[in-house]
Amino acid sequence: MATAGAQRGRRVGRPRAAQRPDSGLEPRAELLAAAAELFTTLGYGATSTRAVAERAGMRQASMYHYVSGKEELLARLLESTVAPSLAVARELLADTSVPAEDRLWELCRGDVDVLCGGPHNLGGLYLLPEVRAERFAGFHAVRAELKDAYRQLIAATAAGGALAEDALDLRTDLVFGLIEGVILVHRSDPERPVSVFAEATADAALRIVGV
Amino acid sequence: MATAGAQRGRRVGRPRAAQRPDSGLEPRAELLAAAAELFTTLGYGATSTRAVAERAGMRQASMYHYVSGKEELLARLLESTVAPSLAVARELLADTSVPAEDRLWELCRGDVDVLCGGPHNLGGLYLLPEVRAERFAGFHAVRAELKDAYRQLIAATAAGGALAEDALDLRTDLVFGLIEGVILVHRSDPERPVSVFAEATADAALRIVGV
DNA sequence: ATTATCTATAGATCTATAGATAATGC
DNA sequence: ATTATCTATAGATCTATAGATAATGC
Repeated sequence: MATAGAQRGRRVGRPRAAQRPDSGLEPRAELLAAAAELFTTLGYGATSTRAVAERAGMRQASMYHYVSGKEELLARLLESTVAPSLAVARELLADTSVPAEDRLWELCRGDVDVLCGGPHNLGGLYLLPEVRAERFAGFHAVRAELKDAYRQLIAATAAGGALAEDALDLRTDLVFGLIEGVILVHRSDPERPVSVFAEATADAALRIVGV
Repeated sequence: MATAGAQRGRRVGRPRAAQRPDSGLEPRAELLAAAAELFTTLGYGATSTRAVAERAGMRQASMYHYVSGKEELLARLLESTVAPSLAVARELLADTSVPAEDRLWELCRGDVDVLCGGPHNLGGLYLLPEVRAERFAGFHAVRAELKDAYRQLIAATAAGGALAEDALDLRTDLVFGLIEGVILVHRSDPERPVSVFAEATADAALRIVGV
């Protein structure tokens, strides 16, 4: 009945040198949370494996019991940020019973909500320059699929249907830029409720498209 | 009559070990250009002093003849990106003979134009997580002044004048987010003429404000 | 016996400095 | 003499591995 780690002080293996207040997370999840915080605040290149491990309550070498290195941490975090948005996007694309304008609004709102709503500013991870490296090509493919969902929904609106290809690309870039930028700006005023911010961003996106 | 460096092969000092095609820039400017390219593409933490120096055509140690280290390079680059925008912002704030809507449009257009227009995506430097560190406080103060100029111009528009304080903050964040995000998105499609992109962004910003 | 952790460390960086060197300038 | 560069390197990292250790499980 007991989940792993739920019962304190009864775990297999050598005890940790420095106990941390129990976050309730399993070690791997705690490493990911630590990496998320450090990557978004310090940057990827500036974060050492030691810093990640110690924030997760273990010594630097112990990290390698759970992950192959820093790169894996970043790759997993990137996946975890884009996966929920993409799932929403696919549903919205399929649901043609709802007007495209409403579906676009919902995609924007949900995207901002998820990406600003987490404990750390995970949305900011997209924007790390290091992420452009070849080895994250898998993530970029998924990201491109999300962007294409935006494009399709914009094209399906009344205002978007009239646009030529390159004008549609431009609108898509503006909306996508708004979403990404707003996620960045959010960190400068994290007091404001995310839901308010997300809805205001979705409104703004529709105004950009021309609804 | 001759500017420094203009006459090839006649410079004082030990010759370089590896000549590079003459960019026409002086060594310090070439270091800054190299740093701009590497910081924006690889990230700050992931860029070594060796990489910067060698891209600028000199050995790693020679860099220290011109700058005190990586931090100074980043600080100078940040200043160079925000200074022109801020100069424009101050002029526009003072020029009350022009409608606020037009001045806001021009500020947005100019900002995107300058930040996407350079040889590298200097605008992306704002967004490096490392820049949030304490030591760049001076840059953040200037950046905050620019953001306040946006806020004042938005407040001066017909639509903005009716807003309560927190609603005005929200609009400002949306517009500022759009500008920053759009600069990021630009790098994914650098073929499009910057002027077209800058004007479309300014249009979008006004639609967000509600003109 | 298995597991999760630890300590220790090799090898690869990276930064910043010391001191040598090869030009021009006087 | 002055200058811009070089080579060399000390000292401080950082990553990833090897092997020891201290729990539980059987």
